[in-house]
Amino acid sequence: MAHAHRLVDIDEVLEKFRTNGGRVTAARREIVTVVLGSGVHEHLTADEIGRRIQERHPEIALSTVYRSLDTLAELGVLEHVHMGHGPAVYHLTEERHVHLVCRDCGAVIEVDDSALSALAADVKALNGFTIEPTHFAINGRCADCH
Amino acid sequence: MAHAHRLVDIDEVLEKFRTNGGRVTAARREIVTVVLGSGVHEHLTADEIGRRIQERHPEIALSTVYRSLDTLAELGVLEHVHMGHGPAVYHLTEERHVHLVCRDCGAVIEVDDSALSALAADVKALNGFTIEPTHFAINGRCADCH
DNA sequence: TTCGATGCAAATAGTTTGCATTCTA
DNA sequence: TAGAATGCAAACTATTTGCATCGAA
Repeated sequence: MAHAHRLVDIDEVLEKFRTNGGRVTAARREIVTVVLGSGVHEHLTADEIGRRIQERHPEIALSTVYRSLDTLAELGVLEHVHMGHGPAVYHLTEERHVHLVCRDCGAVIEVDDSALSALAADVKALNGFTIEPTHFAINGRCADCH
Repeated sequence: MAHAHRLVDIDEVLEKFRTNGGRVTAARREIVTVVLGSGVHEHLTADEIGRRIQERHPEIALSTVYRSLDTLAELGVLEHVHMGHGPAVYHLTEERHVHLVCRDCGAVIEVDDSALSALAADVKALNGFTIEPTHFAINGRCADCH
């Protein structure tokens, strides 16, 4: 088995383009293939996705990659996360986590949303603010960097 | 009284430049004056600091502002925070908080570090990770944007 | 045959850097 | 007067946009 079982099917995603008034193009097929074909925790940047595609299809422009990723986000298929300075990374919506990023070595620890539920409740009660800690990573220092 | 009581004194900061092998220049005097003279919760960007300085001293370059802010960070006087997309904002080290930023209206709520101490302890115990939630803001939605 | 998507190049925002020149200590 | 700091312009990174062209439905 080349890849683990995927909850999201390529053809299903391509069909979403069509049912939303869009079109299925060669570029979009490639982009979806790369994104769904990447490891679950790979955290690819737009640039990395572009480079993988360009290995086989050098004519596909990075701006097309950005535009398709935006559209896929609108369709609810994926989202991006800011891991710190530097480029955003993309992941499937269903693989949403909170990211702890070590400021020294850059290591990323993924924790479940629910780990922050007590904090979320506190903040909500005190400030009326609903935290969404998945869009920006939480910085700090990992066990190895102490 | 034009300004609230300041815990940090301009001359004291300028002296820090000297005691660290550096020099006190006209540009640095201006930059420190603007930063310490700004409201406690103003969250100025480098660009805004630059514009305030240039009202009186148009010859002072933005790159000098960035370099001086970097040096002031090394001296422990200030730090920058990423509030979301867009430019970083600068604040005195002693005015460090966690920032909750509303993804819809951009409102910023400042909460004390200690509000996250229970979460910090949990994350530490589970992952060996020490969170430093002051360098990147925590995103979400404020009470008004629900 | 329409009009959504693409490729390319240029624009943008925020920040950093190279280098000759200036000025503090 | 040594060398730290500056001003200016150019480079840089990540991303977006304008526009003529292409191609899916």
